[in-house]
Amino acid sequence: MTFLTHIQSIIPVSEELRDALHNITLIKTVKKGQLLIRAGEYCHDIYFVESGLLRGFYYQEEKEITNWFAREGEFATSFYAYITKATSTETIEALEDCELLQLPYTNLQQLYTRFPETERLGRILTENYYVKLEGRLLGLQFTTAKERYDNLVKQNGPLVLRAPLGQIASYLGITQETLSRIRAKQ
Amino acid sequence: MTFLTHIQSIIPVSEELRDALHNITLIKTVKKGQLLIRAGEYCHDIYFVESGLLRGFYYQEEKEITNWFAREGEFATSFYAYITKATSTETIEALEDCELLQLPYTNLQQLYTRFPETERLGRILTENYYVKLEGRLLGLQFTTAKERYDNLVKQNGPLVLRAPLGQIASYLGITQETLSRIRAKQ
DNA sequence: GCGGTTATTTGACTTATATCAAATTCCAAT
DNA sequence: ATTGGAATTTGATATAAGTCAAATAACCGC
Repeated sequence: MTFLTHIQSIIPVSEELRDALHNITLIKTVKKGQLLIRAGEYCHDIYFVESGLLRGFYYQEEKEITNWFAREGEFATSFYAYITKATSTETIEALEDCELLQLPYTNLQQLYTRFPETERLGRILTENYYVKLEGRLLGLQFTTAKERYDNLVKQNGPLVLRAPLGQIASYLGITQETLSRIRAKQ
Repeated sequence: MTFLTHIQSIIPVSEELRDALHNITLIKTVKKGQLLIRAGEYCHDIYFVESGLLRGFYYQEEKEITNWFAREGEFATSFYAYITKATSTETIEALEDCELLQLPYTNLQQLYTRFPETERLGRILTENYYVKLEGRLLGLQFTTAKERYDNLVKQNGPLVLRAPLGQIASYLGITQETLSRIRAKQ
């Protein structure tokens, strides 16, 4: 799924807008293990994942807590830091070699001004992410660790094979020992 | 905090836009205990709370789970249902007598089209709600029941006095017995 | 392929919070 | 003020998941 296809599924893209989108984005390739943003830095960019897998995590008393995964066709950024212009508490790491499109903040703001229809794009993307997040919150609050894992597998099957156990466990809000035991019982 | 003041703190409001905002919103007063949307219905409106207190909740095995509270100066809707046009799983209830501004979906869509700068408004409001929700998710995942309650009191002090214990407990993801015990220890 | 690091599994024990049940307090309508 | 029902508190017990520690297993660079 390319960037343009993804955008076109949300708003109509004119010739002009297509050129603009092309001009304001940068192609970025990163190797497995590389960091895109470190905790404490400012977050100037949104990334669109063309291929590969990223994760966002932060430190909670020495431990890494994975906050999200982003696969092909998804956007990734330290959302809070990007929106509020505060320093990021998150670190973003490539879990695999990735091909990314980088969308710098100032370019995006110019895009919003020059093509007001892209405000809609921003709004709809944010709405979609909100709805997803809300679903996750409810799951966290009212399902057992096993149910959460089963749901993740159902919705995100292959992801489970691509990311290490400890990262998936912290994403689900459980320890890796607990996740290991859940897996052991089939 | 009036609706207009709130909007003006986010985007500049022209004479024209102000009139439009006035024309597309309806004043609605509801009495304590009244329901604005029931689970299973479609959600056609966003409400802005001029005064009073609302909550959104849904049923989880016979029990009511409070999903959010909305006070003066905040927006309220069954977000998922409003965005996706699916039927709502949430019920919205007035916890106090309320004065609301009602913003019907079709009117809002027309506003977006007629005043493209309002797309920015929609985007920014959604972004803000996303950031809030993310904070809540992290809290839920990595703090104890007591810490979550203390944070709620810190951030939302008076709310705690306005809503009944059971509703606050389910919002925090704990049972009312646990919340009662937390309160008992100061 | 070998050695060393890192990730995962397994075990024993602890703890926060849930559950079920009963007692008490609060409050609104008469 | 009195009363009945709801909300809250308190108590006893159960349980899911955490913690700490050690044993395996998987992976990576040489």
